[in-house]
Amino acid sequence: MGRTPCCDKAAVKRGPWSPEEDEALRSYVQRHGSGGNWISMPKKAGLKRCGKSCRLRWLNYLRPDIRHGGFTDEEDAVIISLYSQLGSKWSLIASQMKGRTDNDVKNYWNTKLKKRLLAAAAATTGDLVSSPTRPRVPRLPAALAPTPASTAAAHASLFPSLLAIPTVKTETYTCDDFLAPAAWLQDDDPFAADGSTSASAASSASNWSADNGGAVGGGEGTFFLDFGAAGSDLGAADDHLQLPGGYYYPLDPSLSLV
DNA sequence: AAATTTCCCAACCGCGTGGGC
DNA sequence: TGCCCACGCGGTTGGGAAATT
Repeated sequence: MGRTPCCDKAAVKRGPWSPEEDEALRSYVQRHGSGGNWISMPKKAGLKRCGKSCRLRWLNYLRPDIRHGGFTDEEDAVIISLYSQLGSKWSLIASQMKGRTDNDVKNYWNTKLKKRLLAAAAATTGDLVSSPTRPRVPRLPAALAPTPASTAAAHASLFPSLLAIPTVKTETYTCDDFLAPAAWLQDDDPFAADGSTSASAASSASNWSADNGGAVGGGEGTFFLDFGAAGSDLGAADDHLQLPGGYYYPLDPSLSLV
């Protein structure tokens, strides 16, 4: 039996998109949107493509706000942190990163970040991991470790010393000064090794706070973002913020969670 | 310089879900 | 209430580029 195909595979073109197809799709979507129906859209746009393929091409490549490659350390930290909490919820993770797609984040994780972390895990024999190019990766005391969701737990088993990161509040919110919890738990600035981001990190570190009077929240190693304080004293801190649960590093202030 | 291997990313595939009827 | 359909997502694959031998 199996699933009914979404389109006639013999009648649609597959494989890489040509510039002409890109232009046809782009101009159609910009003029009409997807029309709420990707399945019928290719025909209207004069494309011999499956609707799913059109949707993917638009979302992952043609959308005007897409950024490709060039992941920053801050973005690395966000991905690692969110992955530790959410598992492979790539769309959710990507939604927290301006201009990134789930496919991009997924590919980046699978081809680079995961290997980097595995290498770090293999190299570690103690609490901290050292890497010439990456920040040392922390290990949270067992008592403070979060209780991960099933998927995250499964993945966390891969990186037992790497993914014990405080829980990120994942409910919907918006904030112009979104700061991502990198939560590298260690003695000193985790980014200092490559000198990449500690300065910017410090700039708005005070946006973060523990939700439980400074204790690691909820008794389960949970941190919450205190957006009530967002923007209050950006730039006031002269170093990264150290909290009982770890360190928090800011992202590009233009990033926002929606 | 050529052959081979590895890496990376765009695209595909199929399943789960939710809305409409 | 159940079925159908389209959307969205996560996993996987194929092919080109880059690196290595």
